[in-house]
Amino acid sequence: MNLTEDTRQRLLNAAEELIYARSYCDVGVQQICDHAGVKKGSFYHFFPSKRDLALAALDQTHAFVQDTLLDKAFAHDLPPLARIERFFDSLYDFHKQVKDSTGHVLGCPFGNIGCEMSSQDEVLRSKVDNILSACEQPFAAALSEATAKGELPAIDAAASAGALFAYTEGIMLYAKARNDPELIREFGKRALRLLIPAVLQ
Amino acid sequence: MNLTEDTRQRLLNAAEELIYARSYCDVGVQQICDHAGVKKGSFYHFFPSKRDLALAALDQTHAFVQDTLLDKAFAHDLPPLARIERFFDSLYDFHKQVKDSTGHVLGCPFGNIGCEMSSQDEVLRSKVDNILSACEQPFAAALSEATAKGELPAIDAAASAGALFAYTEGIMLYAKARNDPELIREFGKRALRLLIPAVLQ
DNA sequence: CATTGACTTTACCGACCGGTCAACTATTAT
DNA sequence: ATAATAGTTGACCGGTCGGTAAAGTCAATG
Repeated sequence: MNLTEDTRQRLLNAAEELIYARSYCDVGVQQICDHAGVKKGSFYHFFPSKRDLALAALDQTHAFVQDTLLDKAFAHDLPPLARIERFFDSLYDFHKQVKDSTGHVLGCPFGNIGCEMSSQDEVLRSKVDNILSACEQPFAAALSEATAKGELPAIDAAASAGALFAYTEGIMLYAKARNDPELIREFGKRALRLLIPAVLQ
Repeated sequence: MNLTEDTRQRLLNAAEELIYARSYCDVGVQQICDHAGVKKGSFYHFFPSKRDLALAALDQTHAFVQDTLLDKAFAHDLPPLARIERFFDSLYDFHKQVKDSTGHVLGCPFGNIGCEMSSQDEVLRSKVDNILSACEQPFAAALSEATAKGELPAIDAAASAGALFAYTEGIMLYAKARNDPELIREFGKRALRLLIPAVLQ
């Protein structure tokens, strides 16, 4: 069971890395296998299709993001709105590091696949949709807490969290299209503005 | 020169439509040719490569967006901030219609390619980058005018326009991943909130 | 020691990829 | 009328696509 888990895990890691660096349909099964040091026949022992591998890789990436980004940024050692600011700081750090090591801003691993595949594969679309919803939750929780603590007026926390995270996706897309991680820092500072009432009604 | 222009134009239209509905690398040259009723040998008489076709198709889409969306939404028959609201109304109408006719929300034709190709093709990335910058301009102009007319306090119009358009891209990505155009309407209402000072500093 | 079942390996499938090429036809200019 | 040019066509290139099938390896179990 140990070498087996290793083979499966290497495929997962290779898919995660290659698909994030390029795109779902640009990365072939053969390339994933080569990168993982696995023969293609073995690949289909562990995953029934390329799509199933991608689904599993998305889950793995989601777990990674939850652990290393969301849980840390939204830890309760800071007041709620400050956690959101910390999130954007960490998001910038991550993309800055990716840019430094690969030469490219790679954007959001979920948004990328959502953009590329949502109109072609309902299963992948739905997976991305669910992951994005899950990523919204810490924002919604922080906003509810901010209202409870008087940091914010009463707002629709769920809707505001959605807008906030949509904005976050837009920032990552923009940073990727400009290949400039600094945009994440600059635009991140404006995120909290989304929370207060509009100029017009 | 007339049938020639027609062949070239049909290729351009087919590429625009197919790539928007699917993705750059999922659509092959052969499929574009079939859709346009053109033989592949002819394709390479008009375009040196698939990438060059995509670049020309992006220009054509940009011209279309400018004419049918931006110029109309930002016409001067409304006060500046109301133009921005009209932009989101029109953006919703467009994506609602696309959803009704294709069954899918297809997102932003520029953001889609930016997401998919920015890390793989510097020329395509740069083209998308330039188009996004151009799309920001009417926002920046409206914001400057809003400040001049006292609708807004003095703000950094260029930076605010960037944030506003990044938010717009995020909304379209979200709507695509959820396959729900209503998100564009709901989140669009919050766009102007990005313009006023933050709760925290 | 034989059997089982998980895993690996190799060869292969038809289809398609982006792109090339030379032959062919139609149009235009001289 | 002819030569040059623009545009079209279909066959072809090597390579890769996602996926399959069967034989082979190996450790654990009876």
